[in-house]
This record gives sequence, structure tokens and C-alpha cells, in this order.
Amino acid sequence: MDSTGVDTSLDLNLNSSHNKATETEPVAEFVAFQGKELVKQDVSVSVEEFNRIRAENRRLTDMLTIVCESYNSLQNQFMELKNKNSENEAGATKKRKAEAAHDDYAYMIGFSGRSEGSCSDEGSSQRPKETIKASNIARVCVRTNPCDSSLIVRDGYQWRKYGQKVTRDNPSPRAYFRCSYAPRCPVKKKVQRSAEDSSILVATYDGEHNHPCPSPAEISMSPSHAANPIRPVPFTASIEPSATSVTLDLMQPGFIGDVKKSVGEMDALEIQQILVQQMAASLTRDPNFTAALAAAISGRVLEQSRVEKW
DNA sequence: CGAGTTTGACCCGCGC
DNA sequence: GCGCGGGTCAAACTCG
Repeated sequence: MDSTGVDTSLDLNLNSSHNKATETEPVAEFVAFQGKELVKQDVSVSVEEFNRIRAENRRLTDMLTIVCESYNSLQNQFMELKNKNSENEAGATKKRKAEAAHDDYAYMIGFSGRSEGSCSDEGSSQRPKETIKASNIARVCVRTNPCDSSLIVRDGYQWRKYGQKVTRDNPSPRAYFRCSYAPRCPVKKKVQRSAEDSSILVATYDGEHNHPCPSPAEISMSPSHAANPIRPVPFTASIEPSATSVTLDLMQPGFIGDVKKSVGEMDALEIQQILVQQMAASLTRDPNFTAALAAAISGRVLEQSRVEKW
């Protein structure tokens, strides 16, 4: 937190004013004067501090209001899409186009999970090979900088790219990754930009890791990560100042189970609760977010105090 | 020099 | 049976 800098500078100013007084005033007068002055200074500093905290509190409240409004708007969009999707499912053909529409729906809400047979629409169109293998498919989307063309989704695991392909329904290439942390880990990951919004990366995880998450030390020991360091916490919130991307915390207790559950099986309240929990947990636990928030707030406070001085 | 990435070729399942 | 498209392989290449 940089906000301590504000207090330090204030203290230094106060001290310097006292020093000036001691140089010019006789001792007796100074003692009496300093007594009153100290009380005055304390009160004014306290009031200043109080006002500062009140302003900070007001700003944080405003920010919270904005976040809540954004969340509500997203929630409304999600409900609309959900309704639309249920209508589509009622009269939908089992062609790939319908499947793609369902995928877009999954993209919009940020994640989707499918357990085998839970999605009647997709289950029939899946290849048998996939149906057998894909007992645990989770989809995660991550908003990234549109200028950034790399198909890298930082989730804390070590991935080795083994292929890339341009698919028919999406102009952007799809990258194929295997978990390289454990030699026999069966997990695969496909990463592709959303066809509708190129700033959204859609990662599809296939399978379950048969090993514990890499520890921070192990991640940092890895040469590839030393060159391109990633945050070692799996699926944690990641907020980049340039891109302002938020990744849902999929390793939260209770979330994995929900990911495995089909979206259709989750009721609105359940989804809402999960989203709220994930948003709150992701924001509060991420040190980058708290640091960025602190920097922004302290920056504004400093700017305002400078303006007030003028 | 080793590990990771790129990319064209190949394999396999599905739909017609 | 054939063509299409997604997924995987593996040699060449890159980078630290």
C-alpha cells in the first residue's frame, strides 16, 4: 500500500513547522504556544484524516455500486440468454450450428461445464470417442487484450502446446495444449478466441489432473516460467492493469463441482450465488487488484489534496 | 543443448 | 465410399 506515503508527508510538514517555531520563539513563550499549537494541529490533522477517510469511503461505495450495477446487467443478460437458449433447445435441430450457438452462450456467461449426457443436445452430436473420454469438460473464458495475439490462458498449470488448427466456424486458430507438469497427466486444453469477441479467450479443459497443483516454487523453477512468469495460483483472479481482465477462481471450494454440472441443471439463484462469491473472492484475494485499487485511490487522494492546497 | 513452439501431414469419425 | 473437419503427430525451428 502506497497510502502510507500520504501520512508520512503530512507528518514531515508538521515537524518542519515546529522546528521553525523553536528557532524564533523564546523558550517560555514557545512551551505555551506549542501546547496550544499541538492541540490545534492534532485536531486539524484528525479532521483532515477523517475527511480523507470519508472521501475514500464514498469513492469505494461508488465503486461498489458500479460493480453491483455491472453485475446486475450481466445477470440480466445471462437470464435473457438462458431463456433464449431454452427456447432454442425446444425446437432445435441437432446440427452443428445449434451447437455453436450453445457454445456462444457458454462463452457469454464465462464458463460452462458438461457432464456426460447432461446436455441432450450436445451428447448426441458428440463423437463416441469423445463421449467416453470427456467425462469432465469445463469451459472457461478469459478477457484479454485484443492486441495480444497469444493464445495463453494463465491458470497455474504447466502446458505444452502440441498443435494448432484453424477451424471452420472461427477464423482465429485453435491451440491444443497438454499438461506438461506430470508425464501421464491426461488433461488437455483447447484455447481459441471467441468468434464474436476477439478479446475473449475460450479455454476448454478436457479431463482431470492426476497430480497436485504445481507449487509456486516448482513453477518458478520451470525454465519456461522463469522466462515468462505466471502467477502460480491455479485459476485465481488475474487483473491486468492494461486489459482489466478477471478470471473466475475455478479452484474455489464448490466451484469445480459446479463447473462439472451442466448450466441447465443450475438454477438462477445458485448461479447468482456462485458468481457473486467468485467475483468477490477473485477481487479480494488478488494482490494485483488490491495493489491497483490502493494505487488508484491513493493517487486520487493525493491529487485531490494537491488541488485543495492550490 | 535441451525444452518448447510451429506447422504441414496424417489419422479417424461423421455425414451425405 | 468419399469428402470434410477436428484432433494429433512429428520434424524443423526457435530461444534461453
